[in-house]
Amino acid sequence: MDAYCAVAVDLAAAGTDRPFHYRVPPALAGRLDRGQRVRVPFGPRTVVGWVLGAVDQPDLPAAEIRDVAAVVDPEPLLTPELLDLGLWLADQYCCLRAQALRALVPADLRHTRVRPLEEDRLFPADPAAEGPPASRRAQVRAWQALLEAPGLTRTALAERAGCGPEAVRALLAAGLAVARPMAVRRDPFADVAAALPPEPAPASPTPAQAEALAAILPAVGGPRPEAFLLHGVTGSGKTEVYLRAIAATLAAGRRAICLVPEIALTPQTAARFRDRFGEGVAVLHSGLGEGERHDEWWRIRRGQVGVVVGARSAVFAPLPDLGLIVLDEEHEGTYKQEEVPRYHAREVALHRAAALGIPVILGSATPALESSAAAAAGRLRRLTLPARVLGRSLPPVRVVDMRTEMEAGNRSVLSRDLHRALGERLARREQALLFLNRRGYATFVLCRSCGYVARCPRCAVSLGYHATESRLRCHYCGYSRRPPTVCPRCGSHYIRYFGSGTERVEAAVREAFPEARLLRMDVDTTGTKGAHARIYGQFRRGEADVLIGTQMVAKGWDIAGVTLVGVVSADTALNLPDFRSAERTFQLLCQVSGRAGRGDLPGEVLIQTYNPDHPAILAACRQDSDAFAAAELAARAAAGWPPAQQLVRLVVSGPDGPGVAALAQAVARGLRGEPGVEVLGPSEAPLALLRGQHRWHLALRGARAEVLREAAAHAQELAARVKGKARLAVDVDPQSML
DNA sequence: AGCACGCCGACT
DNA sequence: GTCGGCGTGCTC
Repeated sequence: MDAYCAVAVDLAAAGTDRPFHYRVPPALAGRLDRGQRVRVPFGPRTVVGWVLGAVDQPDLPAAEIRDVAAVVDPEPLLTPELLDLGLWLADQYCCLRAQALRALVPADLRHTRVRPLEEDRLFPADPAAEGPPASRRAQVRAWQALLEAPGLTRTALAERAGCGPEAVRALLAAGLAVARPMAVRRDPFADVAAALPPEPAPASPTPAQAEALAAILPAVGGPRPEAFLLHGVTGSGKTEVYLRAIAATLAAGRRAICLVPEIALTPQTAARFRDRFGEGVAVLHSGLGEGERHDEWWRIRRGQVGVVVGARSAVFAPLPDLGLIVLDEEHEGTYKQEEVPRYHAREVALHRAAALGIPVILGSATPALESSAAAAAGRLRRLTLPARVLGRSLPPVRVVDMRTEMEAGNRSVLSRDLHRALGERLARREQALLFLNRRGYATFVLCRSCGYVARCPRCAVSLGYHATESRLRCHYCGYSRRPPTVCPRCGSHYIRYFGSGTERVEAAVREAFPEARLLRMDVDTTGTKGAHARIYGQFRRGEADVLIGTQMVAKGWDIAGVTLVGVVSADTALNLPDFRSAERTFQLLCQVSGRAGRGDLPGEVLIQTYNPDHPAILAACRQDSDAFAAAELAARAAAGWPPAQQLVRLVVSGPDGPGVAALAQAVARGLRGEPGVEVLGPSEAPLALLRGQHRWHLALRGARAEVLREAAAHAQELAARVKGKARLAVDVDPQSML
């Protein structure tokens, strides 16, 4: 009796998105596990595939079944647990199995073998040898160091011996020392950790932290795992709760994942984990080089680390004996992957934990409405940290009505109140943080004579002006050009710059306070590797008085010297055509407000806006996320938006506008009338042109996600039958409607 | 995804 | 008369 197995071929095509059966040749008998990669004959060629499992009875006559050709990885990349997670992903997010499985393994681990980094380690050629002549003092010290600590690198040996590199070279030249190349682990932390000040020793938990831990710790390794929502105001010490829960997980002989929104933006979080757990921490994020990622991934896969800290994709970390998943800042939009597979790391974490029977902790000062609703429904157990540590209070938040500034004739981006508050900080040598979620100098360039606006030729957006490089730039595709001096349409010279970005705020502060030391942090100033940590370090060490930045300054920062936070404009995020704009604005304002007054000095927050009565802004002033959640949940339910209803978004895009519109309309027609599915649209997407692709979208709305997913799958089949260059993308649980 | 097989225009 | 365009069909 032959043995057979089912294989998912690693081809991203709809036609091959089903299991294929193969015979397991005797040479491979017993060597194939679920999740293992194999090479299989497929038509005229050989392809890679994933073993899905054993099959008793193939679905074709035995004569038509071909043999598995070979095993690709002697050490399987995926465990059966992760294989199942990948299959769930494909199902949940309406993508091909090959696409989902690829997402579980970094690309560079799938293809070329990365050769391990090798470094020469020095050893004494003969420990009993006499050593160098006593007159060569430096060489003698190097020889002593070599005997005491064999196996160091050239530089480490020179450092230990207190000699220069030439003494070490002399030992090698004399044949006293030998160099042997040895594999080393690339340490992605080496540079970051050095740039940061040491973290304070862990304090004993506050009563609120202790209460939260009393609920969490029994679930760690216990028989009744739970999903927790840790709702703690900014500065209330959520990280300390995570660290202790992880320590308990390790003590129980299991391992943990801690997800952070974007690790490059929160170097201090990762550093804190390193301080607490040392070498047992692996870090995964997009900034890793190919070799670094390779080494970290295999350390994790082999169980050589206890804790993985990483961004979104770290939710797939192949840790054996996983015992806990933590999601910090669980409301963050960065947890949604915007390419296929379009998964949400929070949902993946909840599913993976449930499948493994382990606890999850979702932490936030401003929980996502989905999480608030889940807590209200009892699917998450809510734990609260209502106050800041060390008895520090939340800073008072005040709204500045920019309409009255206008009336008073103040046309600056700084209101009189913010100007005064900045002046006070400078006089007292305290620090200020100015936040604006727009980069560049101006957001659009307009001819005041004929109304011409400089637009991106490939995207339906206006071009922003960047003064530092003196160019117009598209913030979606990167297109750039020289700014016009004469209107290209009417020839007039009335070219003016409107809308303020961080560069203009920087210029305004410089003009108002020429003596102030300024730093700016946005995509434009953090392009080079390590720039983010450098600017953060400079500001934290007090080498600047004012830091002006975009969202990247809003999250997680803990700088004791900051006593003023100014939100230059709360309106930019508020007026986006997206049902989450109020929630986003509230969360952003709370997060950035939380940066003030974290040290011994009290803080103050000023929010400039043209909508001083908007509920999101009023709630942010009171930092009252429960009240905001209650009001916004009621509004969402009334309007039929998530989390009251489920949503699947379909985006049709392509180079030809009419073809795109036609396919969108055909899909909508095909789905209309399906029970349990309300079809919204189709209509042009708010970003109707992006990178030269015309875009239309429609939304499927209903009470049951699986019904919507079925309709979306139907739409995919329908779109595949329509020939043309237009493509359909399915986004289950979309986080943005642009 | 590839790579076959399969029927219509401009070249030796 | 042939070389070659890429349309659609199949892969255990």
